[in-house]
Amino acid sequence: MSEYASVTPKRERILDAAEELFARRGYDGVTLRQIAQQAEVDVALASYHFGKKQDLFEATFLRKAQMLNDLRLQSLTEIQETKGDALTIDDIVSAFLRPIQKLGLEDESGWHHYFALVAYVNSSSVWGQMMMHKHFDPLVSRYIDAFRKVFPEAPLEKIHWGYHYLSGALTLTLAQTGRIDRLSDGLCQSTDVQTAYDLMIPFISAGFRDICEA
Amino acid sequence: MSEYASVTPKRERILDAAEELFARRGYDGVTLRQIAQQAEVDVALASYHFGKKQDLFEATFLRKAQMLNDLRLQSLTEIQETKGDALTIDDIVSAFLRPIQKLGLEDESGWHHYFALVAYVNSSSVWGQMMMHKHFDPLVSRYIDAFRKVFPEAPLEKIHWGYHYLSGALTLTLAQTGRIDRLSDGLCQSTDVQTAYDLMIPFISAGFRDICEA
DNA sequence: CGCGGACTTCAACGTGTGTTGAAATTTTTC
DNA sequence: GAAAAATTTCAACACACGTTGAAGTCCGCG
Repeated sequence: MSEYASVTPKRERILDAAEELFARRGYDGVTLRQIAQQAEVDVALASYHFGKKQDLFEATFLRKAQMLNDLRLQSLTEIQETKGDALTIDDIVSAFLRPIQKLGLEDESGWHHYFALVAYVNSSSVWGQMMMHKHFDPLVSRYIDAFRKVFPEAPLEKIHWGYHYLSGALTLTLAQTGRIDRLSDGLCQSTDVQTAYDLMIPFISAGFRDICEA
Repeated sequence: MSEYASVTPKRERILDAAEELFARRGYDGVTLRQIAQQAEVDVALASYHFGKKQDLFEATFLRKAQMLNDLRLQSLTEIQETKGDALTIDDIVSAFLRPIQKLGLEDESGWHHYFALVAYVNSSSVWGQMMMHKHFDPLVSRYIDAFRKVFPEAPLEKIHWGYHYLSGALTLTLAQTGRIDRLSDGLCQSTDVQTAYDLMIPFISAGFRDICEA
């Protein structure tokens, strides 16, 4: 930790701290002083680098958004090129989720908190409207198009609702609230990324098939 | 509005205001003064009736929790008695969602905000753990049991994850963030409760069948 | 009417907030 | 190595927060 503190630039350390705290307690549940303390940095430095608190929040959200989008886009085009016209709904859902699963598995500290932040933003009326629309919807539209190709007969409305359910299931998974742990009395774990996504892919795909076919 | 203010007891008015504001902006995003202002009441009155801010939040959450639980339980036992051993997964999911759909349809102002509050609590790491477990999990366990009867061969783990996806899809729907409106360019609407649940039932049921059957 | 208890207001408290401008320090540039 | 620029600290600001205790008001019961 002292190693980390001395090596990582302070600007980055602020973003790391902000990411974790905003994800856990939400925008209003965190003070700049708490962020500064966790980053081992003076309070005023956050304002120097990022301006207002809102701007810090947006910067935190944006830092990894593009990277995630790129991975997901790459994941989609890859499977599209490989499978061509034989593309199935499972392929698309899988492409959508795999990057998150992979990042969530390989590196506990790096992306874990960011995913919870995305979950927070996505289910917030305040931030969700603006930030998700601006920074994620372009990519999501690509996936919507892919869905349409798999179900050319289905009304677009149904595809959108299907994605909505997928988004909801994913969001709650990303949030890792620990509720499934309690409810299942320890049988299932929020942190069990592998199982969460392995089951989610067939579950959601079957849902799509059911409402979009015939 | 002036009618409302003069007729409804102030204690209830505080809860109404708290429900709406907490649902929209979260616990930390709302001040007691904002709640008091919306309720057309003095700030100190909230403390007089409910004590600390946390207690007001909990009181707001609890006010309608029992009624919702009762409706959902009734909905389940009703279908169980009607259908007996012929019970299907669609029946259970339907029983779980119908009360919410019905309440959401018939009265815009009464339950609408409360559902968003439940969504907030459910996706919050801070409140979700404690309050959902304490006040909703007993009922949910009844539904889990019902799911098990429909899929006696399925490992319990899969049923729990299935419910988790259902819970996620439902939560995002309850939150009514307006994202689907933007993403679909107005084709779908967050407030379209009818469609949201009519499609959700077959979607989720198909998901369950896929991962829980053989 | 008048007493007692519940309800409501008022004013104020200590505390912590985001933000800022100037000073101090480090890093870069020539 | 001095000058300039970027970074970091320090101290403080004005303001809003949750909460409280005392004063005031309402209302039913005798």
